[in-house]
This record gives sequence, structure tokens and C-alpha cells, in this order.
Amino acid sequence: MKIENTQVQMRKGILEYCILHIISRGEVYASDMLEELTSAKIMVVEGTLYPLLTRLRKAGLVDYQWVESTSGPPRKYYKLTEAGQEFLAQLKTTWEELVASTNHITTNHNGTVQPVAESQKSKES
Amino acid sequence: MKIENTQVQMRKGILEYCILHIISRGEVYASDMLEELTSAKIMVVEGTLYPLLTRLRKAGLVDYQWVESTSGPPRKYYKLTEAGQEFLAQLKTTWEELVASTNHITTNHNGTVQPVAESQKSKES
DNA sequence: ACCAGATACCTTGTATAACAAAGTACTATA
DNA sequence: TATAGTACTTTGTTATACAAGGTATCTGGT
Repeated sequence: MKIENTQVQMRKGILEYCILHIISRGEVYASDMLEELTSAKIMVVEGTLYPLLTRLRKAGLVDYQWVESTSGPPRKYYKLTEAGQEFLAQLKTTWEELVASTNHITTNHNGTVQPVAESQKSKES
Repeated sequence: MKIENTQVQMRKGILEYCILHIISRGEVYASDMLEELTSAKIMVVEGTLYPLLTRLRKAGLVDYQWVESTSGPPRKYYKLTEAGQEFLAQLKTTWEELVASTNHITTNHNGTVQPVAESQKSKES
């Protein structure tokens, strides 16, 4: 079990939340998102972002329009749909509850368990 | 894309962190953990917890001993190994950074993007 | 006109992990 | 010796992050 795997797991879901948030603040294209996520120290790569954006679009949470660039190929500028805004609001609740729950557990909300008495121990198998 | 999926994703990784934390506070067996996680509103089921505990043990992060119960079959009481304690410390850092990064993005750390001018828009494809 | 480099987006294959559901095993009680 | 309750295990399914490689468009130099 590598620490990297767990870190990846932790990012999952949060990524979706962060991306919806970034899109909610104004129209952006993929490189904008990558830049913002990277500067916030949330690692993402293209191979993760593009399929995620496709999933969000297929689910009707985001929509995009092609916009020509003055310095390269056209870009897909994304924005939230109405359904996306509702979804984001739900995610916000989920996230906040999850952080609260985690804090509850990790801030030594202690006192439930006692060490097992030697006399009760059975043989190791 | 169902909200449940994203909620599941969000729990991933966090779960591992919470379980290691619970184990770090004293010897517990699976039902203890389920109870604590449930009361903290973090949903888990047996089919998730047991394989996770097996993974943690194979990775040398936790260890257990069989302890006879006065009211049923014997139980596996888990505790952290030294490697598990180090791992937990690393996870703590990862988690805190992730919360900070997410807050950074979601507390409208705004101002990067402008709406796209109508004149720049290309035709929808 | 052509080519190199930069930019933007897409696809395929692999590995991991949560979950549902069904199964095994042990204990106490009637 | 059934029955119920507790504890632990396993199998199959599904979702998704990521690495790596691919396609398409535009600009600037020659």
C-alpha cells in the first residue's frame, strides 16, 4: 500500500467538486482549470481532466462553446448548467459534512475504547 | 452522473485516514469501527471495511490479535504498527493540505476569469 | 509554401477500490 | 439440536484516476 495511492483516493471526488466550483465562477477552458488546480497544489493531469469534463457534460451539469483563440487552436469554454448549480450546492453540503465528520474523528474525540486485558487474549493464529 | 457516485468518491481515502485514526486510539475490532464511523455520519459497510483492513494489514500498517468474546465468536482487535503510525502522520499532512487547497478554491478566490465576449464566439459545433 | 513548435483536445489500457450480496464460522439460548 | 445473533470473508460489478500516446489547429520563421 503506497502513500501515493491513498493520496490519489483522497483527491477523488474533491476534484469534481473543485472543478465545478472553478467553472461556476466564470467561463474557463481546460488549461485555465489545470493552472488553477496546480497553483492550489491539487495535482491533475490532462488524462484525468478531459474525461471528467466529458462526464460532466454528458450528465448535463456543464455545457461549453467553442471560442477562437488569438494564439492557437479554438478552446472549449465551459459553464455550469442549472442542474450543475444544484449539483454543486449538494456537493458543497456533502463536502462540509465530510470535513466535519473527519474532524470529529481525528480530533481525538476519544474515550470509547480500553486496551484488551492480557487475560482475555487468545492465542495468535 | 449520480450524486451518490461523487459522494462515494469523496469518502475514498478519507475512510482509510479515519480508520487508521480510530485504530490509533486503542485496540478495536471491526464492529467498533463501524459504530464509530456511522455515528460520525461516515457511511461504511462490511464489504468495504473488511477488505480495507486486510489491505492495511498486508501493507504492515496494522496488526491484530484474536480475542475471545463473552458474547459470540472471537474478534480481531487491531492496533497500529510503527509503520502505520508514520503513515498516519503523512496522511494527516496530506489531508490538511487538501482541505486547505479546497478551501482556497471554493471560498471564491475569484478574479481570474472574464466572460467571453460575444464577438469572439465561434459557431457551436 | 512548408515545416517546427506550441497549444488544445481526445483516447486507450491498466490498476485500484467501494459496494452489494451471499457465504462461512462460532457462540449462546431455548 | 435448532435458531438467532455476532463476526469475519469472498466474489462480481462498476467507477475512475492516471500514463502514454494520438489528432487537430494555429503561428512564425525561412
